[in-house]
Formats: sequence, C-alpha cells, structure tokens
Amino acid sequence: MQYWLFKSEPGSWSWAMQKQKGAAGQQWDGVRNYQARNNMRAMAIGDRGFFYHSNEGLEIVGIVEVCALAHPDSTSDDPRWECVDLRALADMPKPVSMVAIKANPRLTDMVLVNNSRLSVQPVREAEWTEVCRMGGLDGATLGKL
DNA sequence: GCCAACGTTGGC
DNA sequence: GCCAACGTTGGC
Repeated sequence: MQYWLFKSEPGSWSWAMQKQKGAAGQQWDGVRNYQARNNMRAMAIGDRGFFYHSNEGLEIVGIVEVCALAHPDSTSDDPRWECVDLRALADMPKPVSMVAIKANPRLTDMVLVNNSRLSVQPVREAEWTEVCRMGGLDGATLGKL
C-alpha cells in the first residue's frame, strides 16, 4: 500500500463535503498539474491518503481511501487530465497543522514541507505513521479502518 | 493582500 | 530546446 496527501481549499472542497459523499466517494477532479496527475495514475485501490486544508486551516483533518483508479476527469474536455475517486475513512482526532509538521524533525523531508504547491503528493510510510501518531491515531485504530 | 516559488506557454 | 514572460498557488 502506498500513502498520499491531497490538498484542498476548504472554500471549494472541504473535509465536511468529502464526508457527506460517504462510502460512494467522489472524484478528485480539478487537478491540472502533470506531477499531481502522475501521482494519481500511480495509485491503487485501497491506498490511503491525508486530506489537507490549504489556504484556510492549514492542517491535515482526515484520512481518505482511493476507491477508483485514475480515469478521465469529467470536469475537463482535455483528455490529459485524469483523477481517482476518494472516500472519507476517518477524522483525524487531533488535526495536524503545517506548523506542527514543520516543527517535527522526523518530517523535514515531507513533500508538504519542501514543495507545498504540489496538490497531490506521495507520503513515505514513516511519515504516514508519524503524522497519524501526532493526530491521535494509533496503529490499532488505523488497522480497523 | 502580498509575494515567493513554481509550472506553463510561446517566441526565437 | 532555451528562456523570458506570465499565471497560479498557497503560506504568511
């Protein structure tokens, strides 16, 4: 399993809206960046991701799961743009802020710290575990998701 | 609201 | 294929 981070401005697509979609999920549309698209193409069903609020909030607020492989983005006429579908899995019990991530020496290599503009990012397993720990999700809880 | 960083575009 | 100009993103 691979881990990812998805950024969204809560003003246009918030964690609350994502949760309202429930188990059916929602396509992660609107990505118009090759690197982000390529990351989505590399995803497998069941991959996990962090849901991050950019611009407002600046924190990881939830966990999502990839529930459909990359397919054409229905919001674009341009066939270059594809997206996966995501469904909300769990709230982050304690949202993990960008400030806290930057302050954690174990997370200095996170893409979020070094290339904050990339909207769909890979997350290393050690980073995933550490952020979950900071957010109040222990291994046992994660295993039940 | 500012502006640095980054990605994309297009003329050459 | 280089690179200047431009547009966008997103933290501050």
